[in-house]
Amino acid sequence: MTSITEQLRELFQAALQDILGPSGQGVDPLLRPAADAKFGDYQSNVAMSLAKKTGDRPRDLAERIVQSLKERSPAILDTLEVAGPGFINIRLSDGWLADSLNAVPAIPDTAAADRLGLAPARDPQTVVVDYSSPNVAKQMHVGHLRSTIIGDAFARVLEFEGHRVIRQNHIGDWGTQFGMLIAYLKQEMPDALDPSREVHVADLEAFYRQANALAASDPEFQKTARAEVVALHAGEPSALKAWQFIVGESRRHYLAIYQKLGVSLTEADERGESFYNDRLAPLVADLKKRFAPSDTTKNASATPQTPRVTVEESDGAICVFHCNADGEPMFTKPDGDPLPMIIRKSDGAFLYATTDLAAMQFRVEQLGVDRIIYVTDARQAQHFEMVFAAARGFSWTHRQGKGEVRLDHASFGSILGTDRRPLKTRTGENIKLADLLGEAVSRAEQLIRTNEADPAKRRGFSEDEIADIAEAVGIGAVKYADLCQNRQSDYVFSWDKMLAMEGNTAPYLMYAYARIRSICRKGSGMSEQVQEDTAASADSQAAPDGLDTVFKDPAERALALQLCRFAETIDSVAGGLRVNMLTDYLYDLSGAFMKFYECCPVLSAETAIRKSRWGLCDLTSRVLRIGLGLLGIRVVERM
RNA sequence: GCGCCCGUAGCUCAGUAGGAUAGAGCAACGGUUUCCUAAACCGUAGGUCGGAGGUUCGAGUCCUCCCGGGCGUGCCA
Repeated sequence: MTSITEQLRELFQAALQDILGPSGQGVDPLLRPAADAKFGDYQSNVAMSLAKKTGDRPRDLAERIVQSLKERSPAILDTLEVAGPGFINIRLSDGWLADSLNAVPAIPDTAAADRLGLAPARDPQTVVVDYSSPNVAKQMHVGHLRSTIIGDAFARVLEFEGHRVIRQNHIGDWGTQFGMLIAYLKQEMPDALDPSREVHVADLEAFYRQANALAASDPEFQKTARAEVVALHAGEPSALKAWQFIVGESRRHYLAIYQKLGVSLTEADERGESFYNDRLAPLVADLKKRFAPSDTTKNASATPQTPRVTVEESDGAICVFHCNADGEPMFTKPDGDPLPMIIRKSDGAFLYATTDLAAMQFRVEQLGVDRIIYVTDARQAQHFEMVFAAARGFSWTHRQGKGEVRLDHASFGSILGTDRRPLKTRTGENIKLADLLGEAVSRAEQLIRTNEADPAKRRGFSEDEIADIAEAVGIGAVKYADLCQNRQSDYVFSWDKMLAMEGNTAPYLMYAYARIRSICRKGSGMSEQVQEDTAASADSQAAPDGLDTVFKDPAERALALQLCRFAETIDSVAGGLRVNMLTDYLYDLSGAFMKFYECCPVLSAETAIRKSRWGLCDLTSRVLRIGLGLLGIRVVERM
């Protein structure tokens, strides 16, 4: 399968160069799916925008483009029409559509089949996706959900495209709060560190609260806590051991959540704040030396857009100040003064900005990345603007002959309750992810049991099947509800909506999949007969894999077209980090399938038609399974 | 105050570098099971895209102002 828009783009670009000569090079043909199916399959809006520049009449220009395209008579095109003010309406040829489907590798060819025959990215990149980032000694809560789900989908999609993806789980495993926790554990419950005693993250969380309370009332304890921080920094064995215990417990907790959630992060992807600890002091010292205020123009790779940065002490803190090319501060305080990014506090401690810089330097220099994607909530937008501006100002992102390292902050909105306030428990606490996922699964289970109790709907699932389906549906529903939103907007969390069978939800798509699979199963009983029939007829006509698509009903062609759009959808998702384009695609695909399902009987059709329709069913189910898989959502064969 | 984001049907949301009559789902109303999973499908109705100007062949989308909401705004992450 190859991207339709990509192929059309090449054709149009060749035509544009025919007409315009060299100036036609690099002109975007402005290809879109047709606004309305009655216009065709795709449209190009290039004539109208181009005519403005060249002074031609848009329709004349469109006609010349059409003429040039027709002279090439490519297999992909059926008809071309100029319409309205200068739209070029494109209808793809049935033969090309059928051939495209026939060329998709069949299931036995596993590696290629799992990619549906998509070509890997022409320019594979090394991409860090930084996501999830739970805090050690705390349970994961709803605040970690979006980063974890969205980041995982990015990682899967980019990997699918053929990029080298390095997942980075930047866990919060370092900081002054551990001094308190270590001191508390040692002092109040030394046996907690005994390996034979069962201590879970929930306990650590409680200890931490108690430690906080103790610190507030007991100056002596504060001192001990600070001493533990120093001891930990120095690598003192008992402090280090306590810290490792805490991190280990936390790791067990978050890995269990990932397992439940179906997230692809592993222990190997963990690169927490502690990893960068030793790099912070040298980094700050080096930056302070190299970007002292008197020395601001030494960035040899600077372009007019490159921020100019200085690193200097201010009120005892070491700060990065950013200016644009005009010397204006890029960030300002309420009073209009420049707002710096502090990288070392006046007490000598480092901050998350310092760690983020150290991590970026590591990724650029050690991991050799082409792109870094930070998946965090929108409230950190200014923080990342500052970090990115600093990195560019330091010239870290500039590479000789390889272009800039691309930095993306893939921000997202908050999860809101139905009251439109950030989602909390009734008592105002963050909802634990373990509880939320448990509720999702048990709600899904209830739905299944309700159906099983109804003789008309009963499928006769075993207890194991019910558990498996409930898990897939419940978790899938939570993930899909998140991914189908436009990332940047806040979204309202609603169990009823995400678990609904109607509309753009995981259960709906999973149900569509199960229905199609049911046909496939029934059809496979006939496949031997089909093969015999095929062999008996003119077998040279059949595609090598046995699929030979024919379009008898418009619904078959519409389904085929939608299937072929999978490739361009993946490109859009990866390019713009917009996963909701994939959910929309899958929902539209289900819609196209349902229209087909209603008017095109599969199993009762005559042999050639049955074979073709069976192939459409098979391919649709595969696209659904693989598409949902890219979102981290598992399908079930029956539900 | 300044910066960023948002305001689209009663509700929840799409709307891909400005393109043809603004799309879904829910809720409402009406229809479809001798037929491959009805947890389904089809249809009807519902909108001055927060308001006002502007840019142009063409604006939900770009610019300016205003109204309403969210977030951020020097030693938390």
